Amino acid sequence: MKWDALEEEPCSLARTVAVIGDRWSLLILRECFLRIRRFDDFQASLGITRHLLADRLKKLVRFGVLRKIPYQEAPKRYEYILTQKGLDLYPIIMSIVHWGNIHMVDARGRPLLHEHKSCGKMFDPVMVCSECGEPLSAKHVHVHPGPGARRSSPLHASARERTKRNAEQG
Amino acid sequence: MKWDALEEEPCSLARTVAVIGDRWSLLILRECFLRIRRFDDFQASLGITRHLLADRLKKLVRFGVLRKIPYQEAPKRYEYILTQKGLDLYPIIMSIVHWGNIHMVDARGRPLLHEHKSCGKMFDPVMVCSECGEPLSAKHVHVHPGPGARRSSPLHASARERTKRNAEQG
DNA sequence: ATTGACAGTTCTAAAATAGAACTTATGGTC
DNA sequence: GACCATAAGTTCTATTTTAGAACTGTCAAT
Repeated sequence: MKWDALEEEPCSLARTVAVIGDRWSLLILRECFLRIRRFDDFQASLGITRHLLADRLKKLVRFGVLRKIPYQEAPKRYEYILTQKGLDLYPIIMSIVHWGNIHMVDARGRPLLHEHKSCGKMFDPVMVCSECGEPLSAKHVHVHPGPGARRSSPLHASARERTKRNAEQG
Repeated sequence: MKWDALEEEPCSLARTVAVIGDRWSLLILRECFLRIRRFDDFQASLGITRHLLADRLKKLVRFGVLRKIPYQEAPKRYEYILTQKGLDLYPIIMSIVHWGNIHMVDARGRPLLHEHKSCGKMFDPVMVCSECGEPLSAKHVHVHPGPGARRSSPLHASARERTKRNAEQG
């Protein structure tokens, strides 16, 4: 599979993965949410090679997740800030952090705690249903093909059925 | 950076990224949540090479996200099912899908719709504060070092400050 | 004129991935 | 009994990506 192909997939997960589905992009975004904005600061805090950093920043700008804003003339310098599209990645980042907090911390405990300024308390993120407000779990969710589904999509027919069908069709 | 090093980072995001932060792992997990369980089914529905699929499944089993369950003897065959740790990835998967639904769909619309069986409605996932129940946004959250924070962590001091400090220390 | 900050680009070596063929074990068919 | 299919991998070579380090260009301050 070529990675450009991912963007074209009729699957919202695949298309998002095309944008953020590599290790460095997610780490760069972590830094963005921690208010890092400049090339050398990303490089110093992540230890990423300058080559890859330039590449990933370019990709995130191309996808509209980051915007390049000049912060000085002569010599012209830019910083990278999150667009609204980028800020909207916050639930992804937080759910990743939360899973790590629950399943990957060592004996010392969590590296970071999160305070909700609105209510003043330390919190964990909880994913709920937009309609009834109840917490979500996989087994209470049923998927339906939407308007953008492809016919006979791998997402709606099991691979086993498809394999069989393909065999029948020659 | 070696990828094993990510698991050791005092950062819940980095440690989670070590488990699921590559494109194929996320796509494999999508299939798991769509009830795919067997090697050839994963391979057929994703188009991943068998080599990589074997590698990724092994990794996900090693991290306790999937479990290998025998479904027949002679010849011995296994299927891969999500553990509780794996099921707990659901909010990550859903937030990724939701971001794609909002920012990456083409004119045809969403490939998938989600129905909440508990309330019977089509829904979107919403991330809320565990304490007050309000929807979360990055700007209303403040981070604090937790017990597992490293001293002078890159997560709590800006890269700029660290660069300066390192320079001072020689 | 030299040094340092900043934001990259360029280079080679090492690692990961793609793509296809091969292996092992078993059951069913001609 | 030879042949084919199913299933879950493994092995092989070629291509692509990443790591690591050095280099470039612009300007300010010493």
